[in-house]
Amino acid sequence: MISNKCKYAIKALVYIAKYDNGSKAVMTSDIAREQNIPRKFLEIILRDLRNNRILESKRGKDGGFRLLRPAEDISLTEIMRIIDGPIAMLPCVSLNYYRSCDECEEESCEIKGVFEQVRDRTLEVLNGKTIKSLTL
Amino acid sequence: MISNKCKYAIKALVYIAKYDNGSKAVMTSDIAREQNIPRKFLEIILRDLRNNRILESKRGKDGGFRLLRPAEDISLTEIMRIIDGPIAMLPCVSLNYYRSCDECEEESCEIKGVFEQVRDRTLEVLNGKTIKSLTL
DNA sequence: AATAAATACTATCAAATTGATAGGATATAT
DNA sequence: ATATATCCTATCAATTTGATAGTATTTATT
Repeated sequence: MISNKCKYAIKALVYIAKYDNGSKAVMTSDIAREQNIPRKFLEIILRDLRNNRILESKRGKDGGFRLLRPAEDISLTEIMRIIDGPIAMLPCVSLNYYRSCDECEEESCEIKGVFEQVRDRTLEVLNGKTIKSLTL
Repeated sequence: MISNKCKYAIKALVYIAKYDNGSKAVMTSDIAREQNIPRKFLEIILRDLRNNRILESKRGKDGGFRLLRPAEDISLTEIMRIIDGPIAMLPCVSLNYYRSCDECEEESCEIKGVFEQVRDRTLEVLNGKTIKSLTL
């Protein structure tokens, strides 16, 4: 399962992509209201996305958030990795968050292969999806 | 990520499938030693698998565990669902642990479709794998 | 300069989950 | 009887999850 936080992040980005018309930035409170996301929690998430160079923010009146890149250049995997960390089901098959398992030698691990396959099939789907493709 | 508990469960079952020769049941302590799994933690896991009718146990001297069914009839998905619960990435696309999301109407959810695809690709891999196929 | 309105930041928190450990009860083969 | 295995209950520390509260800072407008 992905976390609520990650689900909120994706939905917020899709909302921003949809309503960022160039003139006005998208406000936290609008996203929170429209997408039923707790506002203060959403603040943390959006700040997190800004710190990871997905969003830019503008403070003060008429402030809000904008995508830092075109929506078609933001993949779902990138967001999921920022918010939740590894996508793989085992640390030892993670491409971006690799860790070896303490208890086993990888060469002789019986289950590593299966979870590599799961990882590859999963990434085939997720790598193809962008914030843009979700707004359509 | 699957939990350590789930990883241990799968490895233990593969070990049991490999060393259950019909005459002697497989002991917790042997599995724990050979697979580097904390023994007391493994006890809980094996009891859990027994309560879910994956294993049968024999107490006392020469006791231990055996598969209740042939290894080729125990799928990876079944074990993962027993130990970790849902396999899907969103509650609203889970086949066995469905829950609706509080914050959105499913009909208009922008992200549900993607995670249905991930679920299907994941299950394509996992449904085909059994404890037997992992011992080979 | 004052004000309203937005994000930024820090701190905190409760509940659930994870990953175990400890110790005694019970069953069984010898 | 005894040794040895599972069974059961309780407990625990650390981490993660999902948030909330309150204040500081920035900015547009009047």
